[in-house]
Amino acid sequence: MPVIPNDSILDEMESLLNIASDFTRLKIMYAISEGEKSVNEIVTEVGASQSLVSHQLKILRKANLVSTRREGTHVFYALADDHVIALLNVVYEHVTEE
Amino acid sequence: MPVIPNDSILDEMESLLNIASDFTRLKIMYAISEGEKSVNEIVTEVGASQSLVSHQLKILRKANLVSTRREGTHVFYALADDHVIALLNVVYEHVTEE
DNA sequence: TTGAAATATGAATTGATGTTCATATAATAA
DNA sequence: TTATTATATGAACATCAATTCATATTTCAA
Repeated sequence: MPVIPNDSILDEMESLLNIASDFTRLKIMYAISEGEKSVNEIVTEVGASQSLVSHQLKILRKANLVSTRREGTHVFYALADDHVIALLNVVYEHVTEE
Repeated sequence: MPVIPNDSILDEMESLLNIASDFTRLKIMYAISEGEKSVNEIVTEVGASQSLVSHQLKILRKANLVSTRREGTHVFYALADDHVIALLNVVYEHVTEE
């Protein structure tokens, strides 16, 4: 008996995994894993160009993986929910164990 | 204080997520999630071409996400360990909840 | 309103990858 | 050996996505 989820769920799973499977975006997610940060802070911590970070933040935003808050000229980003961290943890453990 | 893992770990995480983030490979992993199956059984259950399934199995093999056992003309594939299922579960729940 | 700082975006480029098609290899039976 | 079934593989194509560069937008202060 197949336990394969239906195609639309698999599509969503594929999308989420696709978004998570990028070096820069992984760094960004970790950078804000302990609390919100401004774009500039993220740029500094991640060590990528401002343009690249902004592009990738847009992708994370579109996927609802991060939330946004504007304060003057600064925009603060935070992880949308705990699922993201759970995902990062599972992957991290798979990679570091054994 | 940054908690970003070092680059080599992030590289491995990116690789694992990349491999998981494919429609066909997701289907294959689910198809063998309850026990080993031959390539033919996987082809039938996944509903993709034999060539495509074989190509994707090779990718899963190379990443050590599946194990292989030959029996005559048949080759049986199984998930390599429980981390894979844990990953699928986290992603599935993120997608289906709310 | 001019300027500066912070952030976002569009275009272009380059490299990676999923899929198909045709064919090759492996194993067994007749 | 020949035929048949099961599986693997190489080449070609077509699509997509990460990055860079240049520039636009937003916000506020002077």
